[in-house]
Amino acid sequence: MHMRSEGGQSDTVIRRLRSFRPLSAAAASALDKVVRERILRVGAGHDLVSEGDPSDRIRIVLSGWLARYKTLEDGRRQIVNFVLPGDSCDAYVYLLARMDHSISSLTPVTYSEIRREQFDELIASDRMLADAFWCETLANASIQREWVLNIGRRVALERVAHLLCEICERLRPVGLMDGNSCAFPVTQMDLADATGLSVVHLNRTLQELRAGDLIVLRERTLTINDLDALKNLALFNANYLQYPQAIG
Amino acid sequence: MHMRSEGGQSDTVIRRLRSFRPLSAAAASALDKVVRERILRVGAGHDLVSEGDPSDRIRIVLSGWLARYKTLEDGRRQIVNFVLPGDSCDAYVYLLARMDHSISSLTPVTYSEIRREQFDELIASDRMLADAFWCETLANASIQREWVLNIGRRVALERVAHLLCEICERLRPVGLMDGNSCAFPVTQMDLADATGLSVVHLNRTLQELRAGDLIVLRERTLTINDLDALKNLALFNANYLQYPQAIG
DNA sequence: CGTTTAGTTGACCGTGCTCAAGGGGCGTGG
DNA sequence: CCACGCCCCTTGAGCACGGTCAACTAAACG
Repeated sequence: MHMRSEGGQSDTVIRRLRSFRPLSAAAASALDKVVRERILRVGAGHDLVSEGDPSDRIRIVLSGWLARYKTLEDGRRQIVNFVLPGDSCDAYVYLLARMDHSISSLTPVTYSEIRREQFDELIASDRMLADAFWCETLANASIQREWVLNIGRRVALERVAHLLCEICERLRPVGLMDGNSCAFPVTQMDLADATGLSVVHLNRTLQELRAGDLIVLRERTLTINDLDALKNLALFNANYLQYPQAIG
Repeated sequence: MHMRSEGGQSDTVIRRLRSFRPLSAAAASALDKVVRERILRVGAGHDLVSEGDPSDRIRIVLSGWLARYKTLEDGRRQIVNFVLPGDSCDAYVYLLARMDHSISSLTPVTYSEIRREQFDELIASDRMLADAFWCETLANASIQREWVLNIGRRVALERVAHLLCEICERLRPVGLMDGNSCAFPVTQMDLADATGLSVVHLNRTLQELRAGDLIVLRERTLTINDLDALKNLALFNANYLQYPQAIG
C-alpha cells in the first residue's frame, strides 16, 4: 500500500536533491523523465568509470553502493568516497576533461546514465534543480575535506567510528536506515581502503567497537547500539554533510 | 620593462582562470574591474574565514599563501588544502549555507572580496568565465581526493615529496616558480598539519629529502634539485591538477 | 636583552603494519 | 554428495614507522 508521490524509480534521487533545495513537482517529474530514459544495471565489482576516461556522461545511482577510489602504481588503493543511492556520480564533471579517479560498484547497482547535452537541457529548465545538483557537488567536496581530517588526524578507532557515523547519516535522509540498522554491503577490505588502514588492523578496530557494545556488524547488516556514544568517540559533527535542515 | 597585458593587480587570477578556459579580453577586464573594487590586506596568521561563517562572499587571492584547515575539539589540526595566489577561496560556496572549514593566512595576504550579488552578475555576463570558476572549484575537489590518497596510502617520505611536487606544479602556471626554486613561506608545523605527520617526524623527513640531494629548503626558499627524481619518489602524476594543457 | 617562535636532535614508546596461518561460508564442478 | 577453490574474516607474533616528551639552539621581535 505504498503511495508514491511522483518519482517511481527516482524517488531516492529526488529525496536526495530535495535535501539541498525545494524542488517543484514539475522539476521532479522532468528529472524523473530523464532518469528513466536509460537505466542500467551492473553487478558488484565493476568499474563504472575509470581514471582517465572522458567525462561526458552523468550517472545517478538508484540503488546499490559504489566507491570512488584512486590507486598508486604499485597497487596501493584508497577509497576516497562512497557513492550511495540517490547520489550522482559526477554531475558537472564534464566541465573537466577527464576523470581523475575511478568508480566501482561494491554491490549490484542500478543507475541512470544521462548524456551531457540532455543534462544541460534539464538543468537549464529549472534553476532550483541546477542549484541542487551544484549543492550536491559542493557537499561532496566538503565530505572530501572531512576525510582528509579523518585520515590525517583521527586515530584508527575514532576514524572507523567516524566513517560509520557518516554512512548512517547519509543513508537516513534517503530512507535507508531502519531505526539504528542498515544494510552494510561493504567488505572489511573496502573499509580498510576507505580509512587508510590495513585489513588486519581494521578488523581489530571493528572488534574493539563491538567489544564496547557500540555496534553490531554481521551478515552485511550494521546496527548502532549507541549512536551518541559512537559520535562522541568519533568526534563527529554532521555539519560538513551540508544538509541545510540539519544545521544550526 | 614589463608589459602588462590587461590585468594589473589581477594578472595572477586571470592566468589561473585561463589555465581552465580561454578568457576573452572583455571577460578579463570585467573580472579585473570587479576585483579592484575591494582589495584588502591582512597579516600572517589571521583567519579570513572561520568554520560556521555564513558563506556570502567570494575572496580571490592576489598575493600570499593561505591554508584551508579543520580542527578537532581537542585541538588536533589538519590543513586540507593550500590556497595560492590566483586561487579563489570559495567561488560558489554561497550555494551552501555555512563554511565547513576555516581559511587562515600563512603570510601577509592581498585579496579581493566580492559580494555574492556582484559575483553573480559577473559570471552571468560571460559563460567562459563562469565555467572557468566552476573548473577551479572542481579542480580543487580533485586535489582534495588526491590528498586523501596521499595521506591514506603514501608513507611519510613519499607524502612530503608529493606535497612539494604539487605546490611547485601549482605555482608554475601563475609565474611563481623561478626555475626550480620558489618562495616557500610555510613553517614545518604547517607542513606537518598538511601531511598528517607530527612536526618532529616531518622535520626528519625533510632532512631525508635533503640528504638525498632532492631538495634545498632554507630561509623560506625551496629549490628542487632533481624534479624527476622527486616525482618518481612521490609517485606523482599531475593529471589530478586538471590543467587541460598538461593532460595527455 | 628577555621572550617567543621555528628548527633540530635524542631517547623511548605505541599504534598500526607485515607476514603467516587457519576457519567458515558459498558456489562450482567432478 | 563431496571436494575443491575462493573470498572473507580472524588471530598470533614480531617489528617498524611515526608519535611523544624533553631539551637545546638560533633567529626574530619587542
